[in-house]
Amino acid sequence: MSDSALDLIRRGVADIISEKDLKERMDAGRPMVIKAGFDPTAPDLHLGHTVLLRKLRHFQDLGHKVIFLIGDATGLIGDPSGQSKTRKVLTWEEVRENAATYQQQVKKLLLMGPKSFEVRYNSEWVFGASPQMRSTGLEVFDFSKFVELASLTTVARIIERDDFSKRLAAGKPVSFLELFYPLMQGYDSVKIAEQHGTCDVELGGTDQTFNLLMGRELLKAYGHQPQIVLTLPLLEGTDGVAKMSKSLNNHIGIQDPPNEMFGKIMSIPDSLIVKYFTLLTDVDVAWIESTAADLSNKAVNPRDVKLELASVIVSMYHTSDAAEGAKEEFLRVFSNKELPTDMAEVEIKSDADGQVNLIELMVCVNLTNSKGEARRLIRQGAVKLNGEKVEQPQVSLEKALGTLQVGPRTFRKLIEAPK
RNA sequence: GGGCAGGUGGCAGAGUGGUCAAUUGCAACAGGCUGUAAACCUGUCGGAUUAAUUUCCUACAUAGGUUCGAACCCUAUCCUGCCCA
Repeated sequence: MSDSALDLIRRGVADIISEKDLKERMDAGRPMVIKAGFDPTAPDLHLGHTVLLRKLRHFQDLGHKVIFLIGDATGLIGDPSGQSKTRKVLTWEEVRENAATYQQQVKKLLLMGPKSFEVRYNSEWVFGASPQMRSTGLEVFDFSKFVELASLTTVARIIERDDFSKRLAAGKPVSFLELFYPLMQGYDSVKIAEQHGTCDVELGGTDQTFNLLMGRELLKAYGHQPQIVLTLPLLEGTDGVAKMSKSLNNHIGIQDPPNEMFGKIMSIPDSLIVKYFTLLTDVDVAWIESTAADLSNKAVNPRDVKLELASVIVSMYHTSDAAEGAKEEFLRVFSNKELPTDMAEVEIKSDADGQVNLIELMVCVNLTNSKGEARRLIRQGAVKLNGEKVEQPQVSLEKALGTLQVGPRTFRKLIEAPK
């Protein structure tokens, strides 16, 4: 196997345990089985997810097969731990539906042919959950399996994991299911090895290291070759601090429209530019390195590098034309403070006095969540009508027609409703 | 099974009968400065309502109770942590 293949795999990874193993298996020349686990919840894929997905794609490009493992067993039970108490218990049908949504989105990143891709659900071997599995009565994770698995490790080993020990030290709850979770995840690797003959590599974020290593140990314990563990850095979101996630609202969705995606990428802190290039694009490593040097020497304007980054990424999920358009639009609206070319239109009509109430209008078209918020925004000077700050919520219809701006980046075109 | 301490707004965490829509920090939002970066400064941050921080409603685990009045007191229930067994 050429070094370039190994270089491709190595790009952007946090750790490989062990690289020597990996090289040997790659050199053996047979297609490897690559495992990666995913939540069964409804996905809305963002760039954070793509770090892992892109790495899977690298393996696919080298001829290996990805097992896309949906960890729905806990979703079907409902996780009793404190944090996710409110999480709703999924049905098998919902799980299937979410998986289909996954595939729809993942198509943009992964090869979907049967030689390169296969979806599995761990509920298959944990519960015999699928109707098919139930009817064949194939296997259920019964008590004897639990005993076997639970005897393979010790409490001390499990709670040495960083986030468990921290939570225990802080007096926070850790549910038994959570403790058992690493074993279940490792057991998934065992089942994959049983069904596919081997489980060569498992990928995950660095926060998954412990679980992934457990899989390595369990494979050994069950008489299989241990999996290679490959971890990827966690990608910070647009705030530059926290891991990208939808609930923190710092995410950039791969389904975001071009302009929005472009703008969000421009809003990341400068410190993330190089990381984004490395983990999210195929841009040549040598170029990234020299640009990184230019950035630290202040030889280039970070904004220009970011424009390039945004263009590259938008091109990946849309088209290069769309990226070019988004860039022009960005420069027009935010650098030159001009109006966007394309604004959502809102039809308005006046009340009996020929007036339009902007507060009601904003709430009505979901620009704000409440009238109080709308009032506040007006008071703070965040609302502009045709470039003029709005002082009074009551405006005559003629004055209201035109461009309504709320905050720095929300525009609406107000037009008169047909009578 | 026994004892103790707790459950407060997105999070952390004050408050322990009226002056509490609830100190403060973080997050978020807006304005200023900018490169829709960071940092910084200012303001906002449950809902409705008002000329007004005006009035009203909802909220401090859940359900009842005491009281003119409860996040705060009592009872029951659920949940969490610690110690003992």
